[in-house]
Amino acid sequence: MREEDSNWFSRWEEELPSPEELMPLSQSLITPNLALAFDIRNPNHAQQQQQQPPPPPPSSALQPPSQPSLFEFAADSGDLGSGAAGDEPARTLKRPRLVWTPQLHKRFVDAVAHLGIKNAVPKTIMQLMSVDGLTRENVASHLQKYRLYLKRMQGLSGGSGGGANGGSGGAGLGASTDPATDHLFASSPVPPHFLHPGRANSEHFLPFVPVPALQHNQQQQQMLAAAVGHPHLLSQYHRPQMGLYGSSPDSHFEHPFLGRQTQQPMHRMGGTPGHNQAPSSYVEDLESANGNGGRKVLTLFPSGDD
DNA sequence: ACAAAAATAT
DNA sequence: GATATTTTTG
Repeated sequence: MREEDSNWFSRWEEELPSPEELMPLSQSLITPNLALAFDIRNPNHAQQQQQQPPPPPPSSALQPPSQPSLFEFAADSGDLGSGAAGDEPARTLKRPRLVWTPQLHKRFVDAVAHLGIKNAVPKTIMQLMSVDGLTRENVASHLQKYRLYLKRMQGLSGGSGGGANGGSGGAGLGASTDPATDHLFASSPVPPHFLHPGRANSEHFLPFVPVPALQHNQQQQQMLAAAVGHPHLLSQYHRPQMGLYGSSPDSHFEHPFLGRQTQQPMHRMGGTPGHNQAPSSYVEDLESANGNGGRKVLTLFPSGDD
């Protein structure tokens, strides 16, 4: 507590992802239509099946992602490439592997922090994050690892000050954090409360405004997702540190996400009134991004007047 | 081939 | 919902 607690929040607040920071998150939200349209299937990725004999490559090669013509049909065309996906119906798509980018994890931590350990259950976290395509399973799995990470940190800290990480510096402490093991986790600031369950006034902090669940138009995310095929558009958001979907320079993109437009009404948060509800930061980022008049974000889709 | 991360199963 | 196990990915 002391000054540190007051201090850490100030710093932590600054670390909140800016609109630009959150934008790359959309890379995880590739609309399946787009992915399917291009028949995005990395031969190296064997889905989740045990063993599937590699289908013979079609005679026609896939179009280079650099071609702007890609999101034309991805915009609203319900049907997908009939020629490419002849044996693979779009409806029976399997769920692609979720990649937890630092930004996404940041949101995760942020959500957990705001909820408090008590309410920080997968379901609630998922709802609070309001990330489409994100399922409870994803959060649960990540939460599992995150808890392990917290536990591990407690052991190394030994009850010292809450200097878990330097925040922007990430794993600034060579003694405590091992970048090789906790890459993702080190990237996001860990609220002190997480490591001190029996300390201070139990719960939470977050002076954030309690905003009800407001979800933006999923269309925004879809059009952002379409930008994947457009490096020149994404370049302004691209960070050298994040290798989100780009495994190989030659590989186009293997980051298809399920087009799951889920609306979370958030009924679940009635359990602990007076605490904290939903941070307005999240919804803000996305909306401010595309609603921003000064900076032209990804208005790729001809949504009318764009 | 190993390790880490995520998904899936219990 | 939490934990363990399996599978995939880096």
